Amino acid sequence: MLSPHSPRQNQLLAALPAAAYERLLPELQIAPLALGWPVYEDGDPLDKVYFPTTGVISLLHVMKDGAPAEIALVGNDGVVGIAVFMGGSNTPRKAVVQNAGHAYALKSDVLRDEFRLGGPFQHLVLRYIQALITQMTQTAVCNRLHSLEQQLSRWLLLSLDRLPSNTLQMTQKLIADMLGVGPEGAMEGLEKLQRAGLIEYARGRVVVPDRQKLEAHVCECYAVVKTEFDRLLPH
Amino acid sequence: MLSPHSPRQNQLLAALPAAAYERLLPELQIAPLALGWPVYEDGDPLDKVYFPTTGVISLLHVMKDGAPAEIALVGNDGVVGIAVFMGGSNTPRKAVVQNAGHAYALKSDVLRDEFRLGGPFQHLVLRYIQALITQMTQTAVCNRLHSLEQQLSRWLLLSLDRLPSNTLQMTQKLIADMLGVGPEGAMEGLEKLQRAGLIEYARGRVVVPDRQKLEAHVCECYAVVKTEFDRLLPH
DNA sequence: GCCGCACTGTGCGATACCGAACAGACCGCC
DNA sequence: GGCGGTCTGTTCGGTATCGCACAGTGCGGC
Repeated sequence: MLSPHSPRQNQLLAALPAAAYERLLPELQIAPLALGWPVYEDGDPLDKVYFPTTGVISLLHVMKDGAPAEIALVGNDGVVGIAVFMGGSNTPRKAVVQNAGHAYALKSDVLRDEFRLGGPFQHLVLRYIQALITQMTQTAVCNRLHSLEQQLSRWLLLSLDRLPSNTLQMTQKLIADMLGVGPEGAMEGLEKLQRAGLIEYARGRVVVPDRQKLEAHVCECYAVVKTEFDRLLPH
Repeated sequence: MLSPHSPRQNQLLAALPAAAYERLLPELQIAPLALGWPVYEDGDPLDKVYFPTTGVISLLHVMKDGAPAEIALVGNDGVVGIAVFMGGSNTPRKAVVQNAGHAYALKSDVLRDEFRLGGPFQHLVLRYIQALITQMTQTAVCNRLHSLEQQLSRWLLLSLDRLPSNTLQMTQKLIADMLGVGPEGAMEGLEKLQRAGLIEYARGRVVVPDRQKLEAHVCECYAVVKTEFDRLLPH
């Protein structure tokens, strides 16, 4: 498919006033996001940042023993590589493509310069970071207080929000890694949702026939995150 | 005790170059942090931010049913109210004094103006926020992957890092709330650490006789957070 | 001094979750 | 077409944690 990609498909870039956008446009390079591609590994230098237009990138932490757990999801609502703005030149975390698509890449120093202008771009990015912080903290709280089934529901909805269809192409192992459990744990959660008629799952494919039913079933953490994104970020 | 308080006891303020410090100094007002004082409630307008010099403030999230869980700890290493920099004028989270002490309060708009200058203060605060993000994400990961006992150990060490003594004055209920468990859960964790000879607990008092022994027992999450703070923030 | 109340410590049954082991399905390579 | 490896789905027992119920303790108000 020869899709008409545009940087404006990314909400942060879309919200930029013309002047700033014109400055960045020549530097933006489209980059394919292949499923499973590790955008950043632990400790990598951050030479580029990525503004997804389609597809989803997961921010996660990998323990020394190899056990992973997801921290946040980034889609066309945000940008991957925020540490660039913050003064760290590398990332202590990992970012991996969780759902294939495309992104616009930008050299870190170009972006850092734009950020330091202190204009609307900085303003926008800071608001995004605050929304991202909410997502992270809510992940922490949800991990602590809620059942696996609820966390899975939240995660499915957050993923769906960043994708055009109601079908998620994802293996059992991917889900397990994101939730920070074994394959059996993921399976158990999927089964429960399946039995409740909220999803249809088969071999690496999750279909959510009725979003609203799933939203009614999820814990409040999902709404907290969504509300905060809506509040802080323009559409 | 008539202690000689100085804003420089806060590491962020201490790291400011003279020019910026002189600008802020006349605006800083000392504020006592009484144990349990809710610095911010959910949704409060952020009219002031607080730079602790002594004492510890907990950032936490309270669910609709009242169940709380801690997200991060702030001591003299940081500042409470970062949403001010980010563009949100209120906070979706709660902040409460977890260990009594003092802080310097500053009007939000003064701080926002200083931040917008884009100088060393902005630079410093952004690095702090990145460190804080690490603490939050590590809380998320630890909540997901590690045992209550390990989380308690991590939390005790993070608290100790922000206090001068090796004794923590804290009730069972406070610990339970921070960890997001019931009183029995907190008790169980304390007992285990006690049996292992790592702490001495009695009626609202936790003594850590040998930090190193506790550090050897804690999960890697503690070191990740500490390393990141050391890397990003000057001493 | 008396009493109420919030905090502290204990016990136990129910359950969600973990961990390892195993069988079947799909895919690529030869 | 045969073969091996990876991914998928299932089973089962052990265990950490939860949820609830109850007794002891200290501190306040009256």
